[in-house]
Amino acid sequence: MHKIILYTCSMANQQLIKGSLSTIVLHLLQSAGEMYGYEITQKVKQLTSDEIKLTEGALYPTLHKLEAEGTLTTESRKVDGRVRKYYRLTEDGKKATAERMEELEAFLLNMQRVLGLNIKLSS
Amino acid sequence: MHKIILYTCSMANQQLIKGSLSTIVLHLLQSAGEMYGYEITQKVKQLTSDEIKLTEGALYPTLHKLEAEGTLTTESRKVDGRVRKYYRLTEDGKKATAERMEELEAFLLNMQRVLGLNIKLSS
DNA sequence: ATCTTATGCATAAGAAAATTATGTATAAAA
DNA sequence: TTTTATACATAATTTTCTTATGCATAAGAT
Repeated sequence: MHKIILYTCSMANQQLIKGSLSTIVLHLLQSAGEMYGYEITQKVKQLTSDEIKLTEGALYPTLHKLEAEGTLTTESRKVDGRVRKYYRLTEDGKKATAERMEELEAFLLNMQRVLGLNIKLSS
Repeated sequence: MHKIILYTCSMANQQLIKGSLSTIVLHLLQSAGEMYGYEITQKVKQLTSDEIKLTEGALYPTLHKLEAEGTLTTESRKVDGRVRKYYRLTEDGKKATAERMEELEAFLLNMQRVLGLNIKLSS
């Protein structure tokens, strides 16, 4: 009768991701070649030990926007009776991803300066 | 007649700051003891070589919210004919700041994992 | 057999947080 | 005396995320 849902997350951590979601998506696609939406959510979940959870309500609109911009292309395939929509970087998308990553590194460097943290980036 | 405005900024870098603005503000206040709004904008500008610009439209509502939450207290003083509103952490605010910093470090660690960056934090 | 969970997509309503554009006011510099 | 710098504030809009919901199939549990 009662459905008990446990929210075990790292909370406010979540809001820090604002603004970097698309960069994360682009980077994952660059690494993997192609991925489908659900796969992306699971990958992030796995990489962060459940600490960062991409919600579908945030992910799918982001993917659609990137596709509309010409950054991504899609291809739907039926696997095990279910349709998966695979995303892949376009040539423009590869350039965009490189730019985004540089921006992110610059941002992390600025965070270092502002917060007095000692962050060392390598690769 | 013509006013030429040069936008030299690092653009998208800007949107990465979303979500971490209040953490930045809290950290700066913790370091300095007290600061007024304009001073915060100039400090961030200086620390990041003009790369991150806190707009007043973002900063002031954030300060007001933190004050309403009991995280900050204010004191207005007239200096050189102009009123400055100094902000300072409350006791609760000091705890909140420590928590926020931990969250930020956890976030940076997660970014490392997701993006495959090698970030080393020290202090 | 049937109910739940996992997989997989999508969108709509609402909230949160930023940008952009104003507005007021004083002091200093051009 | 006009512009720039200092110093506060808010309103309208946009962006972006959360929450809620919907549909559908497969697999596992009861």
